[in-house]
Amino acid sequence: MRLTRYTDYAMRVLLYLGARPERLCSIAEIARAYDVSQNHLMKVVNDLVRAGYVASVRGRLGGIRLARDPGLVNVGQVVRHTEVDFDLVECGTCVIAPACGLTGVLREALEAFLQVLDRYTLADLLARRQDLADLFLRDPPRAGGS
Amino acid sequence: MRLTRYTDYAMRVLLYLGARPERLCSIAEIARAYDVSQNHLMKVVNDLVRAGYVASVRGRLGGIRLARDPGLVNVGQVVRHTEVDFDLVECGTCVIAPACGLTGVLREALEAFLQVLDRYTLADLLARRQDLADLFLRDPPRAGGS
DNA sequence: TTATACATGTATTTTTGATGCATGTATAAG
DNA sequence: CTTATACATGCATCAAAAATACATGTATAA
Repeated sequence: MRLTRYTDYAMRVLLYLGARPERLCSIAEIARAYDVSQNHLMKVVNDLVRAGYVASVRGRLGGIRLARDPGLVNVGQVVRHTEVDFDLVECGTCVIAPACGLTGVLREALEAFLQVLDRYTLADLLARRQDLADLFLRDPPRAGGS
Repeated sequence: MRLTRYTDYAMRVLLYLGARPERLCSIAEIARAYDVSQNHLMKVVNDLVRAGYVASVRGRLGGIRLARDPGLVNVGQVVRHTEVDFDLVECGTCVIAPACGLTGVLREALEAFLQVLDRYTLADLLARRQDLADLFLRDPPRAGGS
């Protein structure tokens, strides 16, 4: 069970921009940072622009930035937007559909999955990241320390 | 986001066998019923046999049947067994791992997904199926009826 | 006017899951 | 004891979908 890289990249772009709120970032820069296809990332970003998550500035010295406060970017919403295919199994050809009890259970499970994501915003993710970074940086480990 | 057909087929085999508890079924028969690759299904079934969900009888007049009561076959357990890859995103190459807040949230969401499946057994699915079948068969629709 | 950065449609490539093929093993019927 | 049938298993091939590359267009600041 996997999400597409498309969704993965979308989240990474938002995280990247969320961590650099005071300036424009170029798509080329982000593609370089994550070592991914610039062309692909361009499409992901454009999708986020159309959806209103990211603002873009064309032309020389242009770039992209978050279009909303990270606290207003819901993770569930983003994933629902970027991940198109949520059909966990292929019921179209199955002979026991629609009388199959599995589909309902899977639908319920998927809903639970997305509801967890609905509880978080980009701001939460950025905060978690900071928490972890603090953990690593605050108190440098030394021999015998715990 | 999708499960593999491998998992899909595994569940279908269990449902098929659960609906026919009194006899042996051949893999060829089930493959025909669902119109899927017999070779692939053979591997899925063998996996279920090794895992103890299905009992197989070799040789002429052989076949397969459930090895446990449907009430003891947990859906979450089966899916965890058949679905190998639960890495929702590819963190291996990502530069912000392990300080990325996304992984924890995704892990939590996945856990919620599986916990829903953990609440159901094969018996539940078969009962649901019966409920629906009843709905369709009990009271044949007639013109103008509601 | 030019360099740069986003926008967008169309190939092509890669990945990975699904399928096909070949061969082996076990068992009931005759 | 031979044969037909059904499960067991490894390897090769195919197909679908996602990722990537390529080509071209549009906007804007220097």
